[in-house]
Amino acid sequence: MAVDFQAIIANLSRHTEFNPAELAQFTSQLTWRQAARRDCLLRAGQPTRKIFYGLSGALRAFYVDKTGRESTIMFAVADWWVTDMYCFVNAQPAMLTIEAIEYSHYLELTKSSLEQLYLTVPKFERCFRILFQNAYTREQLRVIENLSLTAEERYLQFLKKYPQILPHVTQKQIASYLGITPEFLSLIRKNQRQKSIAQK
Amino acid sequence: MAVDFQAIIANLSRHTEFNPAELAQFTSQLTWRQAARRDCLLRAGQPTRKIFYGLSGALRAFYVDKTGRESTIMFAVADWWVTDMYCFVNAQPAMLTIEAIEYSHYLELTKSSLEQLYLTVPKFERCFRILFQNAYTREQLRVIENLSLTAEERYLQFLKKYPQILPHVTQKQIASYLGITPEFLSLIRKNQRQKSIAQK
DNA sequence: AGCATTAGTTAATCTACCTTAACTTTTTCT
DNA sequence: AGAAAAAGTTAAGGTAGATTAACTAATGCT
Repeated sequence: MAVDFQAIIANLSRHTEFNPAELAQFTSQLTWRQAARRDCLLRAGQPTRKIFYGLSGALRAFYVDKTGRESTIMFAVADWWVTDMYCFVNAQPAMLTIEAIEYSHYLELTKSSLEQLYLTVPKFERCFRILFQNAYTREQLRVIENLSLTAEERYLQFLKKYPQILPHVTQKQIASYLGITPEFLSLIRKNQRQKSIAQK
Repeated sequence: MAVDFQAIIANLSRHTEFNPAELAQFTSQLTWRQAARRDCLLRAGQPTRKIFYGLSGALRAFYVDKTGRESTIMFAVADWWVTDMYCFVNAQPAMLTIEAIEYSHYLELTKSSLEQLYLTVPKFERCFRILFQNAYTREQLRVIENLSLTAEERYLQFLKKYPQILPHVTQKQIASYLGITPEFLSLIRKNQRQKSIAQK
């Protein structure tokens, strides 16, 4: 089985230069997997030992509250890393569920492999420092938007920021990312349509 | 001026072991400063070249939207790092303002010093990788809470998670962190008081 | 291909939280 | 210490977004 690591290698190499031996050591730790629609990569309550990298299709990480309501934390299409990072880092049972939205390919890396890589190839520290830095600033922007924008503005931001995600997700899933009901998103879209007609 | 670097050294050493030379190199890049109440460490629109580390007192990072409403992004009491990280990392004019809530001491580190440190002492990559990892997971938890909890539940979480911040901040500032009005927080607190009386 | 499930729409009613405003209490600054 | 500013409280009225429900359209599954 010749797995194509080009995408993940290109992703890492955006931040740090690795030599072939280092890359080989990295890729030797990856497991290539596929998931059918609705397959779970991680289930709330289970140990969080792996981090995932999307190759094709789309994954969704979500939280289910005590009343059963889902909040989508992130979508991961090709070239996105995803896991329940809090529980991964702190070795706790997952709070999030990660599910394939559609038939997907992805790579899997265990926590112990990653920790090994940090120690044997310190450049991975730099690489992941930058990944975490980006992840942090992205979440911080989301907090700002959640605090300061209306649902409609958040929806428009989402369309603008994540056009590559749109073809993979339903409105219901977008609504649960924005923190609103699908019914209300439907209303927002109706209003948008009327505004765009009025423009003409 | 003999500045006390014990606190920041202890903070770094939680994640990585440094030798005295490395620590000296680090501390040589720090500037010790004090700020009076309402002094700005960073002003929206200005270059974001510095990261701050609280020693005493309390700092507040907030966003002001187009209507003039403030959203508090974070508080930084002793031993917290703070800056407008998105703009710091991407070398953009600040979106956030960082202000001293009360008379405070803090340390300042420039972006270029930090980048120099990453290159000359790679252990700092590890150290900041862990700091960013923690910052990311903290923000992600906040996103989950903002999406899935009511204002009252968020308030109770805040009290529980950040008891060390409470003595430094007003209710108005807490409200702007939670994304509600001070009037509504006042109502929540009134309801809480009545519940705690009913308990007896 | 066709049935069952799920997604999306629309509308009426409801509620968590906002706005405004008038007031009291606390804090800050000189 | 005392005036001025800011923080906090209370209450009436308003609005963004939730809930429920009934329906239509699209999609997935055998």
